[in-house]
Amino acid sequence: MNLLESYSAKEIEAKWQKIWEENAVFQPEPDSRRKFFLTIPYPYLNGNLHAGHTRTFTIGDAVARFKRMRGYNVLFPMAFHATGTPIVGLSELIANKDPLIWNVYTKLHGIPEEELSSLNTPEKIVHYFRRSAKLAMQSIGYSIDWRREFTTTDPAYSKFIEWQYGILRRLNYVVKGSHPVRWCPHDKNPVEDHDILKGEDATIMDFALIKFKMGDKVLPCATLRPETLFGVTNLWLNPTVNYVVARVNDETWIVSREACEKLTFTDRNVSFVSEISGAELIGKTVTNPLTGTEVLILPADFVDPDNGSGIVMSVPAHAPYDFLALRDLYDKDLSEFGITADLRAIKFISLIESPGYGELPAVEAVDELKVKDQNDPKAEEATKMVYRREFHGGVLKANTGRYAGIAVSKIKDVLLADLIEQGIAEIFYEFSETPVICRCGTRCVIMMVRDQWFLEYSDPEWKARVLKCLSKMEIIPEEFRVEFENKVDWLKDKACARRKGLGTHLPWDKEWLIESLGDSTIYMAYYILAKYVNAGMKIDRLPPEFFEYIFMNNGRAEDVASLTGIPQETVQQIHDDFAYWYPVDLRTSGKDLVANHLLFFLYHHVAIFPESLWPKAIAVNGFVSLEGQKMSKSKGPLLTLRQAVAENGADVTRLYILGNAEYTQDVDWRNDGVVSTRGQLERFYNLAREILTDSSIEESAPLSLIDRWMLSRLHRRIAEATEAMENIQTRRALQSAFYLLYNDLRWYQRRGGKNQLRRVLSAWVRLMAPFTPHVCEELWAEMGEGYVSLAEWPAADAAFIDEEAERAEKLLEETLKDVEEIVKVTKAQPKKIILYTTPAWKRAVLEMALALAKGGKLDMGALMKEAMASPAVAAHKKDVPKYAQKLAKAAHSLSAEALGLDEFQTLCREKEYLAKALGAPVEVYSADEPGADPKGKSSQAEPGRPAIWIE
RNA sequence: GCGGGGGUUGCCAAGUGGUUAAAGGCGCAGGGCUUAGGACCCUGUCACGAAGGUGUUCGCGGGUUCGACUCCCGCCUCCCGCACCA
Repeated sequence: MNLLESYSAKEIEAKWQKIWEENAVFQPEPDSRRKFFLTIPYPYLNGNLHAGHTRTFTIGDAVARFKRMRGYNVLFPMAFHATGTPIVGLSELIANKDPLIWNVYTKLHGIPEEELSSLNTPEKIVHYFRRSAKLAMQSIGYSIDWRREFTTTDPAYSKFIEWQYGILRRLNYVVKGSHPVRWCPHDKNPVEDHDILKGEDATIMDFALIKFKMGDKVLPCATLRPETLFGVTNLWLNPTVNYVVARVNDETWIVSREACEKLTFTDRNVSFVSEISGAELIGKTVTNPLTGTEVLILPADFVDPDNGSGIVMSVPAHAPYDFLALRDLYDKDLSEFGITADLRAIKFISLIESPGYGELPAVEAVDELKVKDQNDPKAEEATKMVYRREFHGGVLKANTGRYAGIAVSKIKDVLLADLIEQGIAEIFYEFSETPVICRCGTRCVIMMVRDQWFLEYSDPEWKARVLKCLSKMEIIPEEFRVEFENKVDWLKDKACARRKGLGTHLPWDKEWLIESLGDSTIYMAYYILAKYVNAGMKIDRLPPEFFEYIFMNNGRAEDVASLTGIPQETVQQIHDDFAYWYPVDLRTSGKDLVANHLLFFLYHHVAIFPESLWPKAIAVNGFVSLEGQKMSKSKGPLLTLRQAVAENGADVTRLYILGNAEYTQDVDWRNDGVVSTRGQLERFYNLAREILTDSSIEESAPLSLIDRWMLSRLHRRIAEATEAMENIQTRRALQSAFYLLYNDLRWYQRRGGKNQLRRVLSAWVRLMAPFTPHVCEELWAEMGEGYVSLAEWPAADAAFIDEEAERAEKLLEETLKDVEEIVKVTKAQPKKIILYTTPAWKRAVLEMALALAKGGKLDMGALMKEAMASPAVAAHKKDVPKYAQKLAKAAHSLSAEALGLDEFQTLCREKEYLAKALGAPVEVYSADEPGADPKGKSSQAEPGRPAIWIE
């Protein structure tokens, strides 16, 4: 016996991690077994692994270990992600000793100051965190094949990415275009979420910029409701605002100064011509470019020069502000603007029919909310109300010509496209809320990035292939399938190249770096190669032909060998390895990657590989919070993997994180919970040790009832745990394999069971091995052959399911509970307990009732008739109706369970146990022949429920 | 706003039409282990109850059903994603 007297995580875990590594236990090669290729998105190297990573990776490791024990040849590799901008940014901040970063990395990530200050280049950061992450993963005992480790900045990986993008280009999936981004004019860079000081919720909205004409000049109006162009009665300008005349492309525009400034960031050529005051323009007329109508320009205070173009088109029938501003002018003297006409003569144009509103929704909304004028804050509320109701329920009226009858919610994109085609409108981007301020304090604008490379994810044919792939995949949990489908639908073209950061250059346009999500899509294939690269394979020449042969089976090994200088047999072997291991059988990931990485993963696979190599399954899991608080890498709280393992041990960390939540629920990491988990694992170890040291166990002794019961429960637990793990439900698996089985064992021991303990333990240790591999390995060394990590997963054998034994134990347990309840309620001190098991006639009636019951109904009359026909039953005709009625009432839940057991014999046999448990002598009679029955209690006996008399 | 997921007994959390007052864990209480124990074992933990019972519960309000935590409708409420960023 080499087991430590008390459980020591440190000793056990270090020992087995060393043994696994030294003996290459998790380094698979192709063989005749079924293969299982499991991957997890590699972590990004801008910090230490934290509890969130721990969860995703531990689920993956548990599945890998489970599948391995199920007889699969399992490949579980890992790599590291370093391309993109954050690491470059981080190195600059560290080099500058940025106080915030300093604090985060010393306090939250636990990096000593001297070490941190040395991380002043991207390369050093990558090196440091790569090492740190690998140590962390080893310290928690992941069964990773480390021969395949790589980093996305490795030269060979770059060749692989170049090859991939070459294909995508050839397939016309990479195209040039422009797109709007949040932009800081000071930094001259796109602004990312974490770089925003204020306005982080602002989104980029696309307005229609409608070009009203005034002679050869254009007065553009920005609107989110282009359909209302049919109902424009006038324009609004703010007389106090400064407007400018500017050349925009080939036209002359009049817009607010602020709008002109914004236009310079778009993809238009803008040059300032002159200033012009709002007052100068008011009173003039412009032409509605769609309807040709002449409308007057009027003054309004609500017009914000910083919103849109600073010119607003007025649709008083449907826009409360427009109605209010117009009404505000009714009795004003506008002669200073040269306006003498009676504005009451302006006729409102109604163009949207919506339920609950009449002709003029804006007027109704203003009345309903009692909005005073255009400066009343309630005007905003009225606007939102009308907009929402018209958007969701509105339909365009006859005066919108060919758009008549179309729902408002469907019209915007169509109409905008039409207007753009006719040269009447353009798109103008605006933040949904202002201001948006960059971390440097500068106000952000929307910049049109030109000549940008895009992955054309909007391509309908490409989408269709992704959807097809999805339809054939297993999505775990299944509820997430619709989420994936929606996101495919929603996905637009994605900019796939950047100017800054680490990464691979676009092979055909070297100014650009491939964006880092775009280089992380089919790298699972690269794991096959990485083993050879790490072993020193020559990589100075890796032309597309090389990858074509390995991954697409195009070409010949000998040609590739001579092209690359790599030995032909190596080329052949890599090729064969790939053919063996691909496709990916399962990718497990945090739910944060659904709408980006996992989607791209599918997109690129279906673009590049034939259908037979498309991924088979994706499993998604939730996050980890700390004591109810959301974790944050940059703000805290943060728990790193190494910290968790150092404080609690690998197995406890694994057990806690796998056992506390399922699927997309979050795990809440709570110290008191972790402490009690440690206690539970110690208990497991102690019990196992006790069993292993118990020399009185006779394994070959004939099976007693309780032995049979124990084996029956064991095989139920095995079946439950197996099914749960097949569905990647670690929590449910642990409930069965750990907690419930433990309770079963307690009952078994309490009932005097012993001889099957070792047999149960053997299964138990194997059931627990995917979850707590170190302690299981330690225990297995005392009881089994080889590594438990490679042992056979226990098989659930239906032959061990023993209904009779389980029923007997259930009867015993319930009888005990009933007696105890009576004792408790009566507060009696029992001197003697008498049990009467059911009379035979009640069993007979129950049997008849079971046969007669249909669809939850039981005909009482029919039952009585049949019962009385039986002489044995008829002998008790006084008592039969009462019992029959009871059965009829419970017709829907009648069960045959109680009939499968000789209750009298069972209770007689357990008399002693009952007496001991209840602290009083127990007598057992059948109600058919009651011995002592002072109060006639025996008449209450029913199948499954003995009558009880306590003296 | 759009899309997705939730609201269960002190806490965490199972549970998709009847075997559910509702698994399991934690916490708490009582008892045992007869030196102690934050170790271990047993029992209890919605309320009431001197015979195994009864009553009231699963966000709120309706509905379907012999029967609903479970199905349908409406409402309230919480969390997540909405991008060019890993």
